[in-house]
Amino acid sequence: MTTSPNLEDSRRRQILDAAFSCFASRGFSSVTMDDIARVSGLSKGALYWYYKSKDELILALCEAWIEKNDRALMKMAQECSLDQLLFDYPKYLFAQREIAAHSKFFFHLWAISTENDEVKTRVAKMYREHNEQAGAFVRTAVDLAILKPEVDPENFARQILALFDGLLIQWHYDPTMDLSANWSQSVRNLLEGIGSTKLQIQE
Amino acid sequence: MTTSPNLEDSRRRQILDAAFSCFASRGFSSVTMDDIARVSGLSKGALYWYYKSKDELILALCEAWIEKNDRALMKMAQECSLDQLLFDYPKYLFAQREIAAHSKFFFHLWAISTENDEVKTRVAKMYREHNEQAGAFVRTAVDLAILKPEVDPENFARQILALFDGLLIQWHYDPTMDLSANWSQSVRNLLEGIGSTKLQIQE
Amino acid sequence: MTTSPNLEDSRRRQILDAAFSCFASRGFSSVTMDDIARVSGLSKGALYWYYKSKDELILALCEAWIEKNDRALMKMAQECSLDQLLFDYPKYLFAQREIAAHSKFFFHLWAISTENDEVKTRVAKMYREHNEQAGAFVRTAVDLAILKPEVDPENFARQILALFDGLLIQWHYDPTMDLSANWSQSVRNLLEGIGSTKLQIQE
Amino acid sequence: MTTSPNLEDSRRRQILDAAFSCFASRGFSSVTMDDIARVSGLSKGALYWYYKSKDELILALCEAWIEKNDRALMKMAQECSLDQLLFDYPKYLFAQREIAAHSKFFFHLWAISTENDEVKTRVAKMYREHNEQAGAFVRTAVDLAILKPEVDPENFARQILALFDGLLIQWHYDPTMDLSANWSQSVRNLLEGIGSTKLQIQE
DNA sequence: CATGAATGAGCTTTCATTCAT
DNA sequence: TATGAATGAAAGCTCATTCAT
Repeated sequence: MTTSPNLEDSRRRQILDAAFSCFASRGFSSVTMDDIARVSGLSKGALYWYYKSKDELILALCEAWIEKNDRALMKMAQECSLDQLLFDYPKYLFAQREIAAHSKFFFHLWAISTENDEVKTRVAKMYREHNEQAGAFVRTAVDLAILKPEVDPENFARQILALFDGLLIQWHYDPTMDLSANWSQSVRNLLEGIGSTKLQIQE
Repeated sequence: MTTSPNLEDSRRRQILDAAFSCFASRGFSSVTMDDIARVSGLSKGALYWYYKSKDELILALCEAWIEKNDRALMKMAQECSLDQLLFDYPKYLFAQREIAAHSKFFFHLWAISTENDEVKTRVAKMYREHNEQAGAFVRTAVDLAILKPEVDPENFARQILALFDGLLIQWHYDPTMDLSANWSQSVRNLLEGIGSTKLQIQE
Repeated sequence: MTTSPNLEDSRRRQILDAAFSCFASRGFSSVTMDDIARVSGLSKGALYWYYKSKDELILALCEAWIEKNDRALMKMAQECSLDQLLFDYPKYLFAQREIAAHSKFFFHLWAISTENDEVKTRVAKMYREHNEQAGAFVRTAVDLAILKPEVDPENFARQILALFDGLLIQWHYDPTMDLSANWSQSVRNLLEGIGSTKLQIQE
Repeated sequence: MTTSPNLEDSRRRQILDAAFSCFASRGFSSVTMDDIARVSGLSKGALYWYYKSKDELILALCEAWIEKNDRALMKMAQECSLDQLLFDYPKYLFAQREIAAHSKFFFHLWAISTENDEVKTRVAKMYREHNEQAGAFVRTAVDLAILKPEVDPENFARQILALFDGLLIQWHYDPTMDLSANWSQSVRNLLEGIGSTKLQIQE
């Protein structure tokens, strides 16, 4: 006599939501299963009913979080122009008020990747896919002659994704900065170039 | 007749070295004082003779690590041309074989900053100073007409520092990439601009 | 359906019983939580499930012990004549074979009161109440002209309670003495006076 | 080449003074050898030069403290009249401002006697001697017909010593009480008797 | 399915004691 | 003699995990 499949789904979501809220603010190892149980409103036993261990819960949360972001990105890619995509990437990815939680979660994700191989593999896959996707966009833009023909798609994809992560870090340590404005300006710099004509560039 | 004043220094260095080696590879909360004792070749009691608590040890390590990097940066700033500074920043900062340890340590530093306010404050100070220093360089370069006059020094400083952190992350998840080459190309992109003349840039 | 509400009570009693048995014989700081766990038949974790810390357990034990004694005293006060109350106080308070444990526990209670303010406050309250209760008895006895009209109830209450504690100490260092007999004789001395008519008493 | 015997004595006194000051206020097990070293102005190594262990230091302190009190008592016995002895015992024993420290030290002495047999034996000896000495006084007073002939010297000695300890306890929990006044009144009660002529005393 | 009491390995920290200097 | 750095056993406490109900 199995329960309706929806209960299980909703329970799992309930747990993952609580887990995200806890882990994002205090890190994977500082948060206890008791914390998650309390926040989720379930008992510790229930957590172990749906997830065999803390590690499994962590992995499931990371996967769910990555997939949700991926879906957001895909939607964005279908709905937005290349311009919007380039200039408003962070704006679309996280609602403004969620940036704090998500940037912290990123930090914990990077940190735990040094210890937990399953998580590292999953996150590596995410970066690989993002790089590929961004690379494809760049190739299209080059083909359309929007970008210079000599642009290396793979390198540029990396640069733009690195910029995003790096600005999250900058923002974490100085929340007075305007993340979106900084992003847009950085993208503009990149497109137009900041070197004067006088500059002899190293080869 | 007390022990040579250098003994204390050398013991502290011995402990911090062991601590760095442990923390960098496994994170602040996963590493135990026993681990550090074992690696340092001292007893647990000795650790507590020099540092009152694990938190104090962590903070001391973060400070020492930041200061060491700062010294390396300062030396580089004095010895290198603007060109070298821009294009070879990562190469100078860490010896190639140390990148792995240092990038992991960065991850743990970001992560622990979400929980430990003293560390966060210290790291925030580091970023502030780096931003200011980079900003000053940019202003000089603008004055020398090496960079376009409309370049915003603060924004660009952020962009370049963000790029560095972001590429460390990229490299962590794909160690096959050539970090130095990627950095140089990214800097070149930024200086020359990647947009074709056809491109209408958003304002 | 939660566990029977009595389980918690019975577990707490189980722990407090073990704690009393340990603390009474070896003092608060010499006894470890492991000791109490072993004696109670529970695990250390279970102790911490019911009491948040060793200090909390100590305070709870002191309170429970005081309250139990108070109940015994109240029962005695209702059931006994003034005579019995006066002459057989120790006999009623502790069963003969329990004197050793209880007198030791008293010693540890006094000692810990010099370090632990919460315990000191609780014990001070106990003494205040005992003094008041004994004082009330004395006033009644004076009113009934059983005691001389010039007797100061508060002072006499203190004297009789001090006698009890003091004799416990005497007995601890010389268990061959007959505590009950000594108590009765002391009370008799006090009632009849031991000074000869020749004695000129200081004013 | 031994040091002057006076240095050793003065060092030992220095250590015991520091130890008393520490132990009296915080109890034997809460005080660390570091505490005593700090307060004495000596190093931990010096402590262990003069006393082989913490237990040995504790025992030496107890012995020294008891002997000092005994000398004070003996002096008092030689210099004072029976009256003064009876009525002003506490006043002579400790200077008023020292009562707090000494009463606390008593508490710790009783407490540690439950765990440390050497200390217990030493304190038991003290009580035995005090009882004997007080008993001798009482016998004299009976012979002089100052006290009633039926007074049992041993019992009365115990009663008076118990009163002293007991009142110290009372005072600890209510420092507003006037210890000396309470003592004198208690002695007066005991000499004159507090029972009215109506009272039929149990046999 | 769900609960929460119970477990116990493992953590940080303390401290009596030792010993090279 | 005296110092204080170093040791390591043992303490209080935490928390992932289990399991009877």
